[in-house]
Amino acid sequence: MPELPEVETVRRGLEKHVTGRTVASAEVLHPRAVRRDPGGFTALLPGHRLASAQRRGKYLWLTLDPAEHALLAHLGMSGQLLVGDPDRPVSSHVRVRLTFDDGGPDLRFTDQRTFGHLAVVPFATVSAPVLLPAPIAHIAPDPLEPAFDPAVFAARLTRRKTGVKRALLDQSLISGVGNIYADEALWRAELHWARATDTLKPAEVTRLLDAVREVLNEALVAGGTSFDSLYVNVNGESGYFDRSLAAYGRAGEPCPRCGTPIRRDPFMNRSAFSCPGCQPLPRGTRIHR
DNA sequence: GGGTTAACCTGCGGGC
DNA sequence: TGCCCGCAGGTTAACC
Repeated sequence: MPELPEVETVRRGLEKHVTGRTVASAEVLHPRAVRRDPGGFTALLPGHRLASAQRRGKYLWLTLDPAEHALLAHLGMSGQLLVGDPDRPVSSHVRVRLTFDDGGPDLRFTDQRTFGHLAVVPFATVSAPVLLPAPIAHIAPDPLEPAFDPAVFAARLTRRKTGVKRALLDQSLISGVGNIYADEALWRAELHWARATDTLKPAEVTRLLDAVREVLNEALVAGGTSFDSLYVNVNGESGYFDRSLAAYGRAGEPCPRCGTPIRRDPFMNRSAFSCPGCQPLPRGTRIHR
């Protein structure tokens, strides 16, 4: 699933293959793909040059020139942005197609499960220090961007009364982390997913944040190695990083650190993977699934 | 107002 | 063989 490293890989691909080009046409093949568009998706884009590709957390956007609007994208769980020969067949999962006035490769938003979306939106009026598209003004900085303040994160995290994994998945607290990298970071930091946020010691918060950054950076390096020139995303899944996963999806397999079998717990209608040996839950912890 | 849950959606794999 | 069900998961509206 696309989390920060996958989205950053896509952003870099767009920066290389799409920025500087002018949109000729925008075609919506499935209305759900633009369900969050305030209106005028197909009318606003043609004639605009795509000036830059930016990202915060799992959202990315192309700034339109003139710079009053952005083409905002979220890949959801299965979204891909593919650049290729405009004459190639249009597969059944293509939801939106953009062509360019240079007649070169087109851009296709492909999304099997339709959780992703595109929208042409204005920028938020107040969102210093970064100019953000209005619909994502509430999304917190991600841990790899300069605007991220570890002290602010630590204070907000420990003020909460919930479990630490729930907090990591809350994009208004810290963005870019999804189910896979949350489990991996917690494993590295040796913290149980249900650990109460208001009991975390400063050293544990630091350990957690270091682990989050480490796992995101490692995945980013892995994502950066395996996409070819005209294929913007890797594959919309996390396959390339599979071999590096210590806990996620490894129920029953020995923990790489202590050998205890990894355990799967139901959590928020999905799963949490952890090692009962080195990620123990303090006695009496209230479990927020 | 913070915390939590259900709904959205499709393909795949397991069980019968 | 084919059907049914559970599972995968990010965001947000709606609830408590």
